[in-house]
Amino acid sequence: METAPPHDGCPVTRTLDLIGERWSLLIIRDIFYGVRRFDALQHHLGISKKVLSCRLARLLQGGILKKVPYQQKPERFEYRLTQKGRDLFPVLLTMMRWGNRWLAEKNESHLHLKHLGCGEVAEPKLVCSHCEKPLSPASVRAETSNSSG
Amino acid sequence: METAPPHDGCPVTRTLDLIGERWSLLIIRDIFYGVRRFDALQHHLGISKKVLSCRLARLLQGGILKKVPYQQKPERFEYRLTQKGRDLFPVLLTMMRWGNRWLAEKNESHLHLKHLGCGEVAEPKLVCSHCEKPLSPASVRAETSNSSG
DNA sequence: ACTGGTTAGTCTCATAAAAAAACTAACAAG
DNA sequence: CTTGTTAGTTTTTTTATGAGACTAACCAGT
Repeated sequence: METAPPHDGCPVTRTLDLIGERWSLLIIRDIFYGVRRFDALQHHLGISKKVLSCRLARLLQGGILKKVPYQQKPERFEYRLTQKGRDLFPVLLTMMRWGNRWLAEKNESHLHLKHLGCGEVAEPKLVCSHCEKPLSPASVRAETSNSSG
Repeated sequence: METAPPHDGCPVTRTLDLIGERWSLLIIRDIFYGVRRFDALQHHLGISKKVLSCRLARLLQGGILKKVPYQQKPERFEYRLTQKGRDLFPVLLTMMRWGNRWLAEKNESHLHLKHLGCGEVAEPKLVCSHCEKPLSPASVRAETSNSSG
């Protein structure tokens, strides 16, 4: 990768505009964990209620979360991931792998993922969906395609 | 994934503590693109100099970037990724894929990656490094291992 | 010697965002 | 009619960000 495509319109820029604020990805991670209610999120994350309510509103508006009622009188609901939100799983997984590889501290408990398919600890690996070979910075070139004008 | 491991010490939390601030990942992306100098970064990103200099200092201190001189008199250097930094490539790739899938706008140019290995547009896919099968939220369970006390 | 240009910042100040904590609201149990 | 639960909003204080002026080391031109 040697030429720099524009910053605006880059899918990474757009992604971070939506989920790049402080706490957003941690909220999404917690919902993957099954922490789905306002109070539970607030306590598990140690986030202020105001910021939590702002972030949830943004993620709802962005189509990443949806509200699902779990009781009436008073009406209460929990936050669930949409398909769009669930599709952020690879982002969290690659961050988790990176954190485990580069930021893990000795003498501390270690969070890892067990792959239920094969029973092993899953080391996520990125491959090309066409040829199934690993993707590295050197093996890939960024290209801009004009889909119309 | 149904139980919630602790927030502190989670590799995602640790990762975001280091690279989760506004601009950090965009700086790293730009350096992948080959934008390596202070001025070039500042102009390409449209970031304030103060914030850029704070972020670069943090990424240097975190071992993600290193300074490499490219001239003397006056001494000038550029910012390069260390191995630790280069290893963030999958994070950017999964974000790029997500942005392309969910945030791309019609009638706009589209940034994609060409895989030089097979010549196709690379759709990055996450697989288990053991069995090579795709990793989904349902096929994986978070587990905490105590590496000592 | 003086002016302007390049690169890489720092400093200052106005505005925006976040943390902490008090307050609201709808209901249920005792 | 008081306490508890859940889901917030409001207010105040602290911190971060953005815009822009300024510094500093050098070079090239006149």
